[in-house]
Amino acid sequence: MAALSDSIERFIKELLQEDTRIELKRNELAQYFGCANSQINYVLATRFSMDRGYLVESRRGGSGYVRVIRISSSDADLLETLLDRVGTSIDEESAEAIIHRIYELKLISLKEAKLLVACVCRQALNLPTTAKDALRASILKNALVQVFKNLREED
Amino acid sequence: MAALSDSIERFIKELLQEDTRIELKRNELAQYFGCANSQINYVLATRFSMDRGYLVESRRGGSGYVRVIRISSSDADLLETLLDRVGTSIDEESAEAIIHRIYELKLISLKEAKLLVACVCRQALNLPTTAKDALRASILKNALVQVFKNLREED
DNA sequence: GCTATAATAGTCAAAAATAGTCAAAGTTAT
DNA sequence: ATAACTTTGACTATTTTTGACTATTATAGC
Repeated sequence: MAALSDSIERFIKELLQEDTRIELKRNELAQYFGCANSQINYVLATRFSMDRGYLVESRRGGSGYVRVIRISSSDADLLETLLDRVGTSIDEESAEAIIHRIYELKLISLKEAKLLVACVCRQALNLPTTAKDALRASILKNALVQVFKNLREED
Repeated sequence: MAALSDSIERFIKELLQEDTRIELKRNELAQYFGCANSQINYVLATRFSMDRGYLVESRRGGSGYVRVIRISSSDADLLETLLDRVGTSIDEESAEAIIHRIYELKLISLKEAKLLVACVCRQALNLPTTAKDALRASILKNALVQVFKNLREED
């Protein structure tokens, strides 16, 4: 059942546990997993996006590489960054990426993450798309502030 | 007499005796029973509905799945009551009362309660009042279902 | 110093692998 | 006979995987 993408994601995250930045050879990795090279790009794009808290740099050509960097920052900075990122309108995918990110940072539990997703998902916000995105932004920002307030709360 | 649907129902319930949540591949199951794929959806809709004490989640695409969650009949009753109470429109105060109630019943943690309140509060839903109440209802119902899906999920 | 070549990586659209919806056709119970 | 329930199939939606083509860079030969 372990989808290929999931395995590759796990593999990379494993490496990122030790270090905040790692370097890969795209083709080696693809060969290791027996898949198309571009599969690696797919995984990087969907699971290591900026919204999820990662930066990817790369270089082509002889001795090229792909570098994945796990972003770390203080809580205070993070809240500001996230609120900025959300802005006045945000689509479902990006919102989920942000929620996923604060989950990975252990600022919220898995259950909390799922609740938040349920509160900002398409289905819950039953309006025309534009209004939906604006409302999602408003709800998510409100929730993010609460997440950070909750940090100092025992539970 | 509805032999096929009954068999599929029995099969799934068999699996659910061991665990409170199971995962299926819709197409595999359909193949196993030699029926149309959509037959599985029919069984899920008619025999594993919320009022019968089941919740269903799924995902499409490569490595997609259908997950069936069994909840206790008292929980199922409670969920139904709460969803009814929310209806198609609900004001802030009533929403908070419901969230408070499930907190007192220990279905959610204090942090989760606060997050939910943040998601349905007046400030988060900046729309005209009527629309606000309708939307609050939609969000809250979605969140309530998720609360019950989360039950017995480790965290 | 150029240039050609090999060694990388990126892009994008098509195909594959799932699942959902809905209405029509078929069955069964009243 | 009719209403209710079941089964099927055609069409849609979503996510992952692949492959053909493009872009960039280091290095080896000249």
